[in-house]
Amino acid sequence: MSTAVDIAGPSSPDRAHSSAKIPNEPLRPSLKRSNHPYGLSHYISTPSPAADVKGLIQPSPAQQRAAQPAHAKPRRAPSWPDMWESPSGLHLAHAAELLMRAGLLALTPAGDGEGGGSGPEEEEEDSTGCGTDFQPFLGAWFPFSPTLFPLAGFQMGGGHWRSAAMGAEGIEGLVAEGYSPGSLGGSGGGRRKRKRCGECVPCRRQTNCEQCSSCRNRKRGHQICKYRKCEELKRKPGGPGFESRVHAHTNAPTRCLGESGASAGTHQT
DNA sequence: CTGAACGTACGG
DNA sequence: CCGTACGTTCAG
Repeated sequence: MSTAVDIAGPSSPDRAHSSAKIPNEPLRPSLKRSNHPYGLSHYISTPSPAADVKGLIQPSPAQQRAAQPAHAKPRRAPSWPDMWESPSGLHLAHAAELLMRAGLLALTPAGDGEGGGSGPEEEEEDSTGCGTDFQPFLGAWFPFSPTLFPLAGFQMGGGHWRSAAMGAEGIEGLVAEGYSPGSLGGSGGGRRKRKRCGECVPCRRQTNCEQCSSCRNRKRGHQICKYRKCEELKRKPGGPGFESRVHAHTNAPTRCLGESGASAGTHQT
């Protein structure tokens, strides 16, 4: 039925080099067998800016290291170029690099997208030295980098990226597990924590980059690696995309979500 | 608006 | 009890 499947990398060497336990598993059994209807080639359309991009993605890893301050500042540490830290910057950078590689891959479709394993793009991270197992997600990263769409000529079907990272199954899992009434405590009790959907690309990542602000600042920031931050959690409950996804499901506890959003949505103005 | 810091829910 | 990470608040 479904087309090729491959975004999480069939053979992702679970090298969770994170300092601690990382939910390698998709949080949910059904997620493990999550099959993505799109293969890498599906996202790769025009490997053009590959070369140009390469120039941008060379911030000299060594410099980054050297530039690393003694993180003694209590606040605001303008260490190395923020552009490599900011979510957008990160994505852009990585996406750019990936794009480059993607271009190569696109030109030389190895096998059936079965992770290929036929290339130097296995573990050897580079440029930012930040990545770890981005290759497996190669195709899936683009959908999250709006900046990259025009760059690579990507297109989001109907403007909904979810199709890329999560199929109907994913949504189901998301709604069924991550947002179960019990988890959300919909009854306006205390602010319940949402859980990672385990389906989105970030969730599928198994390694912390150890380079992003979140990783470097984990002790104080208490945040998960920016690369691993669940796409769903990034969105505010009740957001536009959120709603769409929920509606896409009949079993979707829209009400719960709505309620949750009502409480959490109230932010300062 | 974005990112950092903090409080604390949550799971082992 | 401890570590991780989500949600909120604050500063730039």
